[in-house]
Amino acid sequence: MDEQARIMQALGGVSLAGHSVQGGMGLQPPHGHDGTDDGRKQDIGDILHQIMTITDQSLDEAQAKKHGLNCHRMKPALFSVLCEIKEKTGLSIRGSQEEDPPDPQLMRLDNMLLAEGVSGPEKGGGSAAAAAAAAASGGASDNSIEHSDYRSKLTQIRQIYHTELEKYEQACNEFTTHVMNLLREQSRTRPISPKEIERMVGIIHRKFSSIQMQLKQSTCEAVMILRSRFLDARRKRRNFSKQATEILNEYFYSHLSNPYPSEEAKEELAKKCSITVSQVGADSLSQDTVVSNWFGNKRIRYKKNIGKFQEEANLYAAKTAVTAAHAVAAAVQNSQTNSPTTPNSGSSGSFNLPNSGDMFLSMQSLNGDSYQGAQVGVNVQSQVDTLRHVISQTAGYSEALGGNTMYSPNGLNANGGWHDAMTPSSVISPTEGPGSVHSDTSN
DNA sequence: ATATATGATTCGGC
DNA sequence: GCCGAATCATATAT
Repeated sequence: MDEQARIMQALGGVSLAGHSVQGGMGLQPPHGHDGTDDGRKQDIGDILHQIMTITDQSLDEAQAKKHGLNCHRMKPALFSVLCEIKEKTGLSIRGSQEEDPPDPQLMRLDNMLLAEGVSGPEKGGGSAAAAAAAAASGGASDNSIEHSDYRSKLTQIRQIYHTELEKYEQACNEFTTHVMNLLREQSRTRPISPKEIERMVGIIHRKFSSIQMQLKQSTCEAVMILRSRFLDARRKRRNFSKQATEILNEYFYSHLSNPYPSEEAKEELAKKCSITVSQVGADSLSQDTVVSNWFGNKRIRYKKNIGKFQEEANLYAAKTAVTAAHAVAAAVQNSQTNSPTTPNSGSSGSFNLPNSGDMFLSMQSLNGDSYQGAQVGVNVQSQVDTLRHVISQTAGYSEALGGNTMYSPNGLNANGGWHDAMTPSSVISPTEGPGSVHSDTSN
């Protein structure tokens, strides 16, 4: 019941005509300025007395009076007169109350609540970003601890919001029916048009919706605070697991000529990584995106400082060489067997490949022999990439005299871009001379 | 405490 | 929409 009292207070402006003081609270105007203190005290005493009288009047008494009035034989006539007067004086008080225009601020709030999954369907899966990402990739990648924490907090907010909203709704309905009943009852003693009732209901609803807006606003605030608290956490970088980087690196170095995984490849990589890691990357990011990020970073960083990645490249090249490229690896073992693994003689970054021409000539012939020429698929290309590393590793230390020919994996041209990998023939075509092979990589 | 590595984001170009 | 480049911000190594 005190709920209603609160509401009444909120509805301050609404005066329920007719219910106003029955006893006629004839407040005497204060005695101007001449009033002494005694006079004022007298006034106050009067007022108090009147108030007491009013409050002393029992409801029954009032009811009885009203009943008496209703039964008065003159009542119908008087009532009709009242109606007439009212009609004349101005029922046209306002037709101007046009349908309330959608408050832009309210709309903004609504949108935000909807976007955050607060006001949406019950099964809102966390933040909009996460939901979108999950919907886009079809993968439920959001299962980090922080994220679930965030979600539980959000759920809490949502629950509070909904219960409050419901409470307000109910209170609004209750109050509306109460007022309508009151007005209906009063319409027996005084003329009240349905329009007036409608108007009253409108006023009530407006008041309540303003209360609702406050609720929405505070909910939004709560969400914002929650967000700002957790967004940082969400943005926090977390390194991938070793296995994940291993897988990604493997792919990268075995596709060095064209390290641009297709959509399917990305998906597969993501799956592979996520199987072992349970999540490829930070929350609320689709796995594809994470893989793409990784490759983007890898490409640019590899290109920026190839030397720095040489060791890694060799490592993965060797790794894939023994696992993936057995057939070719066997063939190349000739060149590998008699050479200890002591790559990069000194120079930090660049691979000194003195006899690079010879090196790749042998490579080419090898390649050509095995696969007959120009129609080499990408998978083969990957093996070639791998082998090149192995070979260059073995050949790298054999007396540096050819200047600083940076070892540039076939795909990477002088301009620093990976050229089209679907035409590897230009690189490994046996019909081409050895010189042309590396003409674009040596600067 | 500093340096480096690394994942993510932003921005301009295509 | 993807890519490269620059940059941010943090994780990790020194």
